[in-house]
Amino acid sequence: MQLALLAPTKSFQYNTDIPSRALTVSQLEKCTNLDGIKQVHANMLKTGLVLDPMCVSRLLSVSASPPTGDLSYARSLFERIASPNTFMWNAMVRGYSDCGEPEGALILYIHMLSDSVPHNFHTFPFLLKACCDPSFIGETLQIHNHIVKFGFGTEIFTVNSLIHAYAACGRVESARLVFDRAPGRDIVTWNSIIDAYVKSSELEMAYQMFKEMPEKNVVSWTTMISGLASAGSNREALRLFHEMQIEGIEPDAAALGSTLSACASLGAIEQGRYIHMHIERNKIKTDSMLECGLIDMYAKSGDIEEALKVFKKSKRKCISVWTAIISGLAIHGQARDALYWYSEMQKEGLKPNPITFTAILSACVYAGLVEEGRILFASIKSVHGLSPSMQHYGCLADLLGRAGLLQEAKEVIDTMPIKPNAIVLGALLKACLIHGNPELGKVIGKKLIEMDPGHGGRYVHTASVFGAAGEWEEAARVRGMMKEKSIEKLPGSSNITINGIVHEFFAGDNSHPCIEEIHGMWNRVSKRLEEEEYRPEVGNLLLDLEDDEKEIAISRHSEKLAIAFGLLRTEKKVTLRIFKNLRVCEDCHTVTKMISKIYGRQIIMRDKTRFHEFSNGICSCGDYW
DNA sequence: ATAGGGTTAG
Repeated sequence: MQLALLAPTKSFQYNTDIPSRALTVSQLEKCTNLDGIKQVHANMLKTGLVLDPMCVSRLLSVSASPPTGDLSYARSLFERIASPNTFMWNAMVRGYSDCGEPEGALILYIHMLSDSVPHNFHTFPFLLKACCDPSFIGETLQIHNHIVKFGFGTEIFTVNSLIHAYAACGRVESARLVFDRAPGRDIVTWNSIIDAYVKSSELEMAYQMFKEMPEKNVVSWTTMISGLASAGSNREALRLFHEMQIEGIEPDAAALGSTLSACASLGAIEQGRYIHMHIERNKIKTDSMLECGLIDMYAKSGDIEEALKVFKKSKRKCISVWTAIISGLAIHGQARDALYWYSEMQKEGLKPNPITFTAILSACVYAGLVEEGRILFASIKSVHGLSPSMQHYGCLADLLGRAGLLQEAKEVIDTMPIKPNAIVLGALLKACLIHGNPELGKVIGKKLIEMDPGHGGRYVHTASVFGAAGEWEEAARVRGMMKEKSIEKLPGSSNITINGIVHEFFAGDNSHPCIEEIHGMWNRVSKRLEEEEYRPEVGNLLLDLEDDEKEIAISRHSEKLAIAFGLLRTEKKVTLRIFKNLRVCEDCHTVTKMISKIYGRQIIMRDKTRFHEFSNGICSCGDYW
């Protein structure tokens, strides 16, 4: 049945129906699901309002908007309208854009053109939203042409959307050109160009524009904060969050979420707790993104119990919230709990996504659950019908490599359908070192240096592999290559926060103002360790040094300096929290276990990949890392 | 109507 919606019959009287019309519109706006929409639609059929363009427009717009609506329902409605007006076309274009069907939006636009439907101010913003991917650069350029041709080149919403679309297509220069030529700029124009620079990793330009803009709102600040956090400038991000509050801008969920991610990277639990308090005090509505941020922050800051509290309190947990707690449990070595929640998640009817697989696989990697890991890897395809990604193959190879199954790990890498990247090979190289397979290690090491010639760690590990094989000349040659190209190894560093002040130590670093006191403390610790039959494990240390020099070098590892400082400056029984940027070495691990027993201290150490919780002489990792 | 946030193998 075709409804002649734009030609109301004479019996339909607008004037007397205005109240019911307003009621219908407000009912539509209150709909929370498709059933609600269908009920209002049914009423419209009864009252005749289904012939009213205004009501139909609203009906269409609500039906086409996720998450309440349903695009196919909207589509069937739309197809029954004899000649839809611009608003209705726009609503459909927006629906396709918002539902992640950009092609649908573009096809609709082409039909709109061939039907000679006039554009209005809303058309291009909706349409450009569909072009936010580098693969749509061609369409974006053509739409830009249309914008000029149809006279929307000076319309600010359209211009802003165009800047955003160019940025999302990876064309920051084009975005800038549109920005420079814009006849007027509002706060959105500025925020869009800042985001364009952030997304193309030009943080300095982004910051320059941020400083230049005449007025900033919470979006401007959040764009900058999240940009800094994703570039690894986490301290700067926190500084900006602080500045924003001084400026009197109230942070909303997005601002808090971005800041939490900076806290998580730093392990800045005090600031993280402050944000959590701020959320509760100001009754900021937590969405799943914010919950994810809180869980991640607590987990990465060493407080997995608090992360679990947030997780359990979360209502209607989406897949990301489950994934966040699984990956949190993984880095704490609590693989059994991770597996438990992974199965609970599926009982609730949620399907794991590729990130969930990475999280649950890494839980198996850190705990050495080889069989469970193999089964989970196989399930990606057999149960979930998805193809494993580089991350998943990497996890599998790492799982096998760490467990000493080096040949199997190599087979995974040799036969995987994706070309392995440096991260995957790096994990295997490390496994060769730990499990003493210099033959395989040498091959992998050489390959890695070719792939990643600017990465100091690749040379260091490769030289170590040669050293472990007794090929000292080759080891020296690799180190020579590194020197020749003046490639620096990332220096090991550890930090500890005492009374809110972060103290950072580097290996062999003497710059701390209390360094003599720290060395004195370490000498006393060493004596106690020797009484317990400790001997430094210098065997793995492949420096060109005599054994006693090696002992001094190893005793100056950054985590040891941080622990000595922590013992000096905190009360007995206070837990020491150390953050290290690299994987902890064998000797430091042994020593920390002993210190936890001798001094009766709990020591929590976050290394590059996971947590070690030392207490009474044992570590939560079970000496497997 | 247009702009900002989270979970990912080392």
